[in-house]
Amino acid sequence: MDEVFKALKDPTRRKILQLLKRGSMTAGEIAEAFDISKPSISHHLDLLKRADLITVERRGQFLHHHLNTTVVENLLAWVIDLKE
Amino acid sequence: MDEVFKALKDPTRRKILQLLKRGSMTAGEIAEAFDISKPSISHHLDLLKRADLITVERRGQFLHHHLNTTVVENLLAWVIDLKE
DNA sequence: TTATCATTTAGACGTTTGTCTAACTATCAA
DNA sequence: TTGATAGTTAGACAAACGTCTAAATGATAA
Repeated sequence: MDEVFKALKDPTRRKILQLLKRGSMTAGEIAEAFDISKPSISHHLDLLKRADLITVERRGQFLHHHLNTTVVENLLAWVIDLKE
Repeated sequence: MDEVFKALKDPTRRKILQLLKRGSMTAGEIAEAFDISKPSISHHLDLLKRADLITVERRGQFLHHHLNTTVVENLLAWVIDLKE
C-alpha cells in the first residue's frame, strides 16, 4: 500500500490513471496529454508500475498501459476500513 | 484532493488516521504511539489538518484530534470514480 | 542492414520532505 | 506569579522527488 500512496501523491500520475479508466494507452499517447517531456512521463509510468496500479503490454514498438483495477480495489478497501 | 493525497503519502500519517478511527486523541497520546519526536508528530498533524483529514479541538492544555469523515468520504468517492 | 519511430536509462539540478534539537507559546495548578 | 505540562515554531540537514536534456535500447520497415 506504501507504493500505491506514493504513486498517488503526484497529480500527473493521478491524471494518468484517470485517463486509463477509458481504456489502454501507449506511453506516447499519455505523454501527449501533458506538457511534460516523454522521459518524465516514462518515469511517472514506472512509479505507477511499481505500485502495480498499471500493467503494461507490448504490441510491436508500442507499450500499452492499462489500469490495474485489482489494486484500485485494495485502495478502496483501505479507505472503507478507515471510514468504519 | 491534492492536499489529501499529499498527506496520505506518509505511512506515519496514515497510521495516525487509523489510530483516530477509534476516537479522538491528544497530540501527546499520538506521539507516544510512535518512535518520533513530538515536533515531528506536530508537523504531521499540521499536514493532516491542512488536508482537512483531521479536526482539532482544544480542551484546556490538550488538543484533541478527530478524524474528519467527510474528507474520507471524498476520498472514497475519488477511488470509486476511478473504478468505474 | 540501415533508417526511423517508440520508449527508457543516465545524469544533473533545484525543490520538497521528514526528521531532529532548541527555543517559544499556551494553559493550568499551587 | 511561578513552575510544570502540552504543544508549536524555527532552523538545519540529508534524502527523496519531479523535471530536464542527451544518449541508449527495442522494434519495425525499406
